[in-house]
Amino acid sequence: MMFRDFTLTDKEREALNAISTKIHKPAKRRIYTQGEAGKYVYRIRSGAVRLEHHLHDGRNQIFAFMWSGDMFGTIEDGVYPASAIALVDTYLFQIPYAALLNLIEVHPRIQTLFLQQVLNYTQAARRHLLLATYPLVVKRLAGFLLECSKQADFYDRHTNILTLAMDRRDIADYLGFAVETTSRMLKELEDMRLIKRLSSQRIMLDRRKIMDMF
Amino acid sequence: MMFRDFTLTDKEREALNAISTKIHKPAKRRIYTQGEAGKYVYRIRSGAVRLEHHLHDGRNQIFAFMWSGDMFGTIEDGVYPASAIALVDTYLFQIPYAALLNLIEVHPRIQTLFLQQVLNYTQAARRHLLLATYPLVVKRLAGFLLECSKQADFYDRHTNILTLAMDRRDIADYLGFAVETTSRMLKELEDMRLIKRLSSQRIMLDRRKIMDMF
DNA sequence: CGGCGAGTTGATAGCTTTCAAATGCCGTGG
DNA sequence: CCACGGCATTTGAAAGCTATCAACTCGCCG
Repeated sequence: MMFRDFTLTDKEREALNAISTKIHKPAKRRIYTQGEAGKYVYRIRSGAVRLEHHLHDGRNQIFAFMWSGDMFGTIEDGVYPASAIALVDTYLFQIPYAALLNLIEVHPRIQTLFLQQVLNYTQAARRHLLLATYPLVVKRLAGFLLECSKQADFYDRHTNILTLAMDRRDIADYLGFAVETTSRMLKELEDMRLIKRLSSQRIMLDRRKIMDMF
Repeated sequence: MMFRDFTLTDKEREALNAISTKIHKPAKRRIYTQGEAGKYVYRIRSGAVRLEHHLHDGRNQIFAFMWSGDMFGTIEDGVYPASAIALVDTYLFQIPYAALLNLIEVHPRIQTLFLQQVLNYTQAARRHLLLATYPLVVKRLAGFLLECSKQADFYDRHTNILTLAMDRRDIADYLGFAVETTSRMLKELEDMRLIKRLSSQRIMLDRRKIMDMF
């Protein structure tokens, strides 16, 4: 990445906070809808969000899961190209585009923060595409669990327990297969002793063994 | 997009040209290789390029096709995450990262050009994911042909003739199916009278009918 | 206790891959 | 100019994988 060591100064951070509003969304609450005029960009303070695109044929493609520290809300032709929905209880910064563009005139380095975020997103999108196109769905799911285990808020490195913020349908919509397939492949991974389902949302991972699949 | 009306001033453009080298790559020539230390970013003057990622299991995933005006060569952890290969005879600007980062200090607006390019890429990546995850491969291919027809250099709006810069394998690697499937689905589209194959690289499109699929 | 939604499981149908072989295309060398 | 070789493309048949549809279980909450 071009600007990996970049951080804002206190002054720049203050200026950004001054135009931001702290908002809260409970689980499953919609933040904005695809096609809506885009007025705000968001930064996650805590929680998790999914970005999804509804297609004519009824398919619902999830583009990304966003985590603490991530920004989202880019617009295309003035409107949001995807809907944003809170997966769990989520706290956000809401930043108006109009004020942000003015602020960048004064503090150009704030733009670098956005470039950095967008570059992060392109990396995530690359990994997502790789996952979603693995010929065998069991490999898609295995890779997905590894991705999730990178989120410190949802994975305990000591107990190896992953807490899934999303349900089976979200996973299926992210990886491009049917809901039932999520269950079947979780069972297959469990039979192979790569994971252990403690409850429907809590899964113990054997990251070593899972990585050996790749 | 945030900065759709953005253009450089003459002075900024000159400064950028001053650190750029014009280079040429014949068809099928490699520009850089995945894993290589990333020293340059590129802008296409004319031609076309594919960005591909080679996986352990032998699969070759194509992330994007890049066209005239597009920039590529982003790095992750100092190295290129994908290989870049010219599809046809291609002319490029080669811009050293070191000089570019210095130049941005002097002309901050040049960074906006990159932000704009990266945002363009995220849009393309979104459309790519949608295409590559359609449950029916014939729909993937149909959507792909529509995407290609947006490139004025390769699509004649009057005759409706599309010239494919890539071969069957490239298409398969981009859309996530087997090479043979490319042929079979082209035949299926031809049987449905949505396209007409003039030669292996030249295809007449009925864009109206193809769009009706979606 | 009952009811609802999420998750799981089973059987079959449908689609795509794989493997194999044929055909077409094009540049090279005789 | 033609024959040949190599590569890209196309076609065929069978095997493999996943979606679909239906039924069932589980957990949670009124």
